[in-house]
Amino acid sequence: MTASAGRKTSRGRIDKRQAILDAAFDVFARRGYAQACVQEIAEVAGVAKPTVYNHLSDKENLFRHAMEAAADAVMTDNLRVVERLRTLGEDLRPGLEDIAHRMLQTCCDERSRALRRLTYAEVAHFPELVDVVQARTAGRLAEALADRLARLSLAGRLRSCDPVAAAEQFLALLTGPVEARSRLGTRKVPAAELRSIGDAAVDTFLRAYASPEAA
Amino acid sequence: MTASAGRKTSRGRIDKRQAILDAAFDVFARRGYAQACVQEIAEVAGVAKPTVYNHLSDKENLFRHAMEAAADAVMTDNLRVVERLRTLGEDLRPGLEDIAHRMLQTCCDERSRALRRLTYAEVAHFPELVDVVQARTAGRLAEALADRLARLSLAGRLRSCDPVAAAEQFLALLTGPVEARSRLGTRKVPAAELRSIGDAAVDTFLRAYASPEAA
Amino acid sequence: MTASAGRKTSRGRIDKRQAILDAAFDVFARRGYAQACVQEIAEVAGVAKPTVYNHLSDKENLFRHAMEAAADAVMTDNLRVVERLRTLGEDLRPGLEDIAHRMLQTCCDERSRALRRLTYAEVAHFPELVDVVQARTAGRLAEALADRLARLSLAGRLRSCDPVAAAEQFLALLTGPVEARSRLGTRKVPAAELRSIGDAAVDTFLRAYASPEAA
Amino acid sequence: MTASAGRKTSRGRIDKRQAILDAAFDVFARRGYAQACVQEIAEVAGVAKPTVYNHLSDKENLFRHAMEAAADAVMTDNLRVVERLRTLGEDLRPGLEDIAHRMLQTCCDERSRALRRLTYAEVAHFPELVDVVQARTAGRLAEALADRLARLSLAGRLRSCDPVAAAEQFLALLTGPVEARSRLGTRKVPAAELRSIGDAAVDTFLRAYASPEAA
DNA sequence: AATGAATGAGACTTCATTCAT
DNA sequence: TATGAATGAAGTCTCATTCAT
Repeated sequence: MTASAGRKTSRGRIDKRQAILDAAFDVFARRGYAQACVQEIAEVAGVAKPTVYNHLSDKENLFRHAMEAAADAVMTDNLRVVERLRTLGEDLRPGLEDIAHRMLQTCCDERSRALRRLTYAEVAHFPELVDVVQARTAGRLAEALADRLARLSLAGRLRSCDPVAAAEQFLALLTGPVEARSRLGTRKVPAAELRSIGDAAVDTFLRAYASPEAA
Repeated sequence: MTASAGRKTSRGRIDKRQAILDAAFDVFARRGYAQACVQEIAEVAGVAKPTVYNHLSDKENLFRHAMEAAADAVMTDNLRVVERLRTLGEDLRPGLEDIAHRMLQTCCDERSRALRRLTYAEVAHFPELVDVVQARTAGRLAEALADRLARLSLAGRLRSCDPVAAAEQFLALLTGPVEARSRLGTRKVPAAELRSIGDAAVDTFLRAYASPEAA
Repeated sequence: MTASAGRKTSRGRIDKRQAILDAAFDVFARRGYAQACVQEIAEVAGVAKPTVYNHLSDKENLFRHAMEAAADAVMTDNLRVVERLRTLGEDLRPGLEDIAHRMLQTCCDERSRALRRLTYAEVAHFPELVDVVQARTAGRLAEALADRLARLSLAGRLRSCDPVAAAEQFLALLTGPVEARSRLGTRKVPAAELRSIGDAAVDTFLRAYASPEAA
Repeated sequence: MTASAGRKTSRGRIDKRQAILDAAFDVFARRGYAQACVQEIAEVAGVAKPTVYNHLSDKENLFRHAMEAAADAVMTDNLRVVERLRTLGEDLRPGLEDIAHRMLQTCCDERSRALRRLTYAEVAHFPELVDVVQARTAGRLAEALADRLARLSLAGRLRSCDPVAAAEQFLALLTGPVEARSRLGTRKVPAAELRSIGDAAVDTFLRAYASPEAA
């Protein structure tokens, strides 16, 4: 549809920029900010080094934009999952388990992990990135989740509680154990174990937050 | 007892090595692995650059040893806190809240955060560090905690449960929200907020794990 | 035809590479491989240090290419001399003396000596250079000489002999004494002495190899 | 006889000095002057680095003394061979062939080659070494040889000639071809080939220098 | 006399960035 | 606009040499 190859229109420029950002995130993710060299990014993007500088003034800028673009992509994935909360049925548990499972999967995928890792790693050098990334990923997710939990609480399906704190805890129960078990992503966690972590999180969450009459 | 400063005995050697490791961790923490330069580490340690290389063959080795030393120090802090679990009184809640509070403090201190940050940041370049650090810090903590929870469960003060999973969740409920609120450590979390996160974690934990009759 | 100085065409690239190789040989010759520093080579070549690395990946590579280029240059000089063998007249002696003299001159010139010296010095570190250099200089010369001697032998102007061995000996008679007298090139050998060495070599050679009837 | 081990007499000091010089020549021979590091020399000698500096003030001095010691050792070998010239029998050829053969062997041994190589390599940095080494090795040999040739000439067994030039040529005929064939010592020359080079040298030498009536 | 430890100087190499085409 | 070529700055590491014991 969008034939970008070979065309010398303004679209070609956009494509090239995107290729650079993708390549940059790829290389930054593999090497870290300082060890990544612009040369390699240019090679992966299939352009010459000065072209990188033409599009994104310098390495810091390149990093920031690549991170933002990656954060956008991750956000999209995350929101797709949270949408499912709307369809929760009479029995909360199976629905939450389904969502927990899907969340764990998006949280564990390579790009998502790389994004967290780089943000964390460069917290000192790019402190503003923490906010930018957080706002689009974990934070955005927590917000959406809190919204739903508030509704559920109002509907009497969860006990009365602070939905923001509840959402935070739900996410913590999901991601905390996975980080530990996967050794920060260096070990592949078997699907069954992932599933059981999700179920355990939901179990604890429901024990703590289900409204008494729903029990 | 024996003041080490200025003495030129065989102890001087050890002091110098330790000074280098301390300086290294300090500089790595501030700049990150790649941006840290051995020159600065030497300056902070108060020795000449080649002295660093005499003691620790190269930058990678220096990093590894500095990280291990820091992990040991953090472990010591952590274990001191976990000791308190032994003294839990009749009512679990205040004891757990006390522990939660102290844990959050050690988890939030600069060294502890830097250790996590560096481990995370260099996961690709030093994958074995993840295990080493984990084993001495979060992992060690989770183990000790699991031990105590198992006792409590056997004593009928917690419901029957997998103590390892329970410990994992307890820690996740503590650290997850703090990471989010502190923006990975870039914001100072007010003491009151920290306290309330700890209390909320204990509350959720007890709702989920307290033995029915204890309620 | 086209003077290269100052031009910034694609020819400029070639010029710069050549300038680097020339400078490199110059500096290596003066200092030896290890004592030569790339910095100085760059300065002599009139370029920045990284430019040296852009053209020739590292110091070893730079050395190898500089040596090969110098070997080529020396070879050209040598072959020009050997050409003269074709014009040997009825009486061998004066022709050979002329050639001997010219050979000694090319063998004694600074570049030729430096090439031998460096090859010899770095025999352990760059063993393959021995073959490369030999093939283009002394070996090539010996071959060409052997060819001519074979012709002369067939023509009955030299006694029947192994032309390769004869060529080797002719060259040895020339270069051996010069090396000794010049103290490996540290003393300037007076022209007269050089001449007499050449004449003596030719004399010995002819006494040993002239065909009886030619005497 | 001379029990040096363990004794702390003045002899122990001499032994240690000699061990350092030997180690130094060994390491210099393997690595070249600049690439050799005092550390390694100390290790090979089995002493600590400052001990090296105690005995031989600095690296240059160490090099000079190591070279001189090696030159002495080589000279001893060489003179042993030349002694044989005194016993030349009625027929010169077999005696000279024997001597030629022995000379080639001592010229080709590892130490002798290393000495030449290092002298040549460092001609620029240590020009006085050329004279020192030459005087004790090739030069000394040539002198001794010239002495004998003079006697043989006077005795009518060689034609009247300049014995110094004749000696020089004899040595050149021996060593020149060997250097070429062995590729400066990188290839092992088969014993048979070595023998034939020696014989050829003698043949050429006798053709050129034997007195007419001796033919 | 011998050595463990320390250091000042300097080398190779890499990289972000800019010209000039 | 895109790029081949060039460079200033900086970083890791090695080494000859010296103290203090």
